Amino acid sequence: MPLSSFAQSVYNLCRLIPRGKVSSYSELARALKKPGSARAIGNALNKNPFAPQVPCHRVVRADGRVGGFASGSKQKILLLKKEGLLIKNGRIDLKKFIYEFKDKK
DNA sequence: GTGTTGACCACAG
DNA sequence: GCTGTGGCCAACA
Repeated sequence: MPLSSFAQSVYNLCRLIPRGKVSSYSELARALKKPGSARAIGNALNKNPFAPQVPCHRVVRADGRVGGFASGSKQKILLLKKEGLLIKNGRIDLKKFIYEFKDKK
C-alpha cells in the first residue's frame, strides 16, 4: 500500500465534501475520531497524491482562513470562488459554507 | 528512539 | 485585528 491508512482516511473524507461548501482541518480530524490531529491532516493533504481528483482545496482553517495550499493559497481561494463561495480578504464565512461531517453514533 | 518540520488550534496579551 | 506561546498529531531524517 503506497499510502498510510491515516492519509487514505483523510482523502476519503475530503472527497465527501459537496461542491459549494468547505470543511475545516479540525472537522476532518473529528470525523476521523482523532480530534487534535488537525496538523497531521494538513500534513497528509500537503502530499495529496490524488490532487486535483480530491477537492482538498475545500478544506480550510477553523478560524475561516484558507490556510495553506501546495500550489499557493491564492490558487486555493480562486478555486473556492469558482465553486460559488464568498471570500473576503482571504477569509471565508464559515457560518454559511462550513460543512459538518455526520458523526454516526 | 529522538528531534525537526508542517496546508493547525486555542489561549493570552 | 495582530503576534507569541504551548500543545496536538503524523511523517521523515
